[in-house]
Amino acid sequence: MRNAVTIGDVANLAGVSKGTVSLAYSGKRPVADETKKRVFAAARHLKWQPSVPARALATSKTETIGLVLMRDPNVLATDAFFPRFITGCESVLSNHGYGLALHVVRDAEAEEQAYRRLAAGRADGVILLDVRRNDPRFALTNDLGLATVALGVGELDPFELRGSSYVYSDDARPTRELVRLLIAYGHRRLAYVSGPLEFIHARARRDAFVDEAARSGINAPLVVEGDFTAGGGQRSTELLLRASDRPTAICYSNDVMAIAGMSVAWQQALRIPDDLSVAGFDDSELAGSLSPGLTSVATGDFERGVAVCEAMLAMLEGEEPSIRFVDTTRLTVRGSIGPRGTTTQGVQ
Amino acid sequence: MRNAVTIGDVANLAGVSKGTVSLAYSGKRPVADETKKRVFAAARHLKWQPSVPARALATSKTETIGLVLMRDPNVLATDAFFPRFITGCESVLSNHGYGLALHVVRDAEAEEQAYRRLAAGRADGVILLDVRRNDPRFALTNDLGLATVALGVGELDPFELRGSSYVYSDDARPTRELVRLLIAYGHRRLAYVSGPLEFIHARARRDAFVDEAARSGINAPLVVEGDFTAGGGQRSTELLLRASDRPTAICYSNDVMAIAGMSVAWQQALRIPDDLSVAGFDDSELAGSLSPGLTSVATGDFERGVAVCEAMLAMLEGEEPSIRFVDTTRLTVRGSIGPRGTTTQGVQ
DNA sequence: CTGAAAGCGCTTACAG
DNA sequence: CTGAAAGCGCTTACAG
Repeated sequence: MRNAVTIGDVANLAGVSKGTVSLAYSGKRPVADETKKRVFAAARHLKWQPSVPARALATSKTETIGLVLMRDPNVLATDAFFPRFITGCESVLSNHGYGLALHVVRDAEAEEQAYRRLAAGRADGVILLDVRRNDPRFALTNDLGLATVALGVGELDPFELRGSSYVYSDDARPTRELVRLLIAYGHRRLAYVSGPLEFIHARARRDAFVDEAARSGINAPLVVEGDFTAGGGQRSTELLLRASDRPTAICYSNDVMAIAGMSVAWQQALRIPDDLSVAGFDDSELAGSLSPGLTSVATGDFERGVAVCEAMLAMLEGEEPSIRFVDTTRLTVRGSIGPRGTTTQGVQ
Repeated sequence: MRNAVTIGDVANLAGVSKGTVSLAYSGKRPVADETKKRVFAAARHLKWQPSVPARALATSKTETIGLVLMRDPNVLATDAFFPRFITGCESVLSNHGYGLALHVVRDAEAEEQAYRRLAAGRADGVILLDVRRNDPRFALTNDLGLATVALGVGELDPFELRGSSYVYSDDARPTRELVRLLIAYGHRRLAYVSGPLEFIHARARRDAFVDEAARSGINAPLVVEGDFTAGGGQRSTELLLRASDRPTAICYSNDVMAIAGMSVAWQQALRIPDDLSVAGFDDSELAGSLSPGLTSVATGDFERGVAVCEAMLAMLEGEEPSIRFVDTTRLTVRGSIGPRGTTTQGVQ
């Protein structure tokens, strides 16, 4: 940071007061066109950029949004969500001159610390991901005076939000679609590898899967609680394929587990989808380019980032907190699922 | 942002001047132990946190590091590098009270804009990734007065750095190791799928591969320029497997391409590694949990993040720019490579 | 339509 | 060892 040229330099060169320079840009008071021109010309000539800290001090606005991630870095690394989501955020933030302050923390203590730092003049608002029931972060960020927007899956008791905005999508619909499709393909022995059930979205996906299967009148699916990691997907798949009445289709709560599962099937010389249908969730870039392609659910991460940041900017402009449903999840069917048993089954 | 309690409140409660509160914390001048205690007690009681913008304005230091990423969001999404690297950065930055300002941009114009914004009081320094030869960013960030640390692969002409620090690792060594191992396994027809050759690291990996093969006296490997995407890996693999003298081992410049390639092999009923050995680069979380595991090169992203931020903090404390080699790349051998042709070959 | 001045919350020479 | 005051670079009532 070294901002040699200040608003005073611009004012001098343009022959006006500092206040006029400020007003020429903000438009909060009329400034003569002629004066404006001189100001802008001077600013351009000097390559003046207003000092962010000085503005922040004067206005109590940092024009920065904070994002605190508490995740195992390795899980974070395999999750396509973040980069896409952040890109969506940026697409709206950068248009409004906002910045993004990122913190990756490992435990709850560091997480709270991060929010406190953000509140001390590093950010005007924060985005909350991976919302849980009775999430203590709502009370914290509210206390700290941070505008907050939470991203979640499914509806949430408005009381829990404590003045936060909430943007949510629906993971259940595409999951139900997938179940119906598999059943239409003749599958009767389904299995599901979920994410950690402490996550609301992991639970929502599993519940939708199990419920839709029940509705369709087939046997209850085998359900294993996974952990969103490749290792978990691998182990769960080995377990499921060892079952006496082996499933003919396995669905996973994310693509990473699904891909690890596919490799187990291949290694056991099972053909996909002939011997085993497989589906994931996330629609990672790999999904579309595997052979066969992995059926998955695109979650519209970019669009969700956009929606969250739009909600955020609205709050920062004084609007009331809002609750918005974004319809961004889409089942994308690819070659990894197909009719049951077109060829031999049970090659071990 | 809303920091109700200020240094003045603390000073009043402790019965001292604002200056003394400041000095009690910074230690830039001796403060009586007794006084210090009163100050700290008052601050704790009021939950005072110094205002970041106010400090920034007074000291011309933001205690924030900027990171600008220019990448296709989808490629970004499949790259395990960023989350790991950022976590490494955070592990040193958070210990020093520093924040990280992130910008994801789509083109060179937005990139320059992002650096200018960072220089206007949003950051003290910036990290440069994906360094290229004659990279214009060195001149830009230097002009803007931003401390700069670049992360790269292989040595770089110090002249290009223009006062930046440089942290680099060596992708060639593990690549050479891999070639030697494959040759020891009896492979003679090797293939390589590179990344886009405009990237220095993509070129370094390919060159090492080709050179080591030549040194070993085997036929020149088939080389295809890939693009780091799964789709590219898939297409390149289909191409290579169609060749008349099909390779018995294919190495890829990243794991995503390798995994897409593995799926092509499986679909063609080739066994890995019996019919085809495969290796990637990155050591993504999937690599270790595929069946068989994907041989890959761990790049030590976390450690590189640490090294970069240590170099950054050193510069910001007034040290001269430095050039540091970090020895973080490691070949991790797993089941995806093995002796040539233990079973039948050429099943089509 | 414009200027002079106060104020945002810190840090840091300057005096004592 | 401590205080009073200036200054960082903006914005914004207050006057005119």
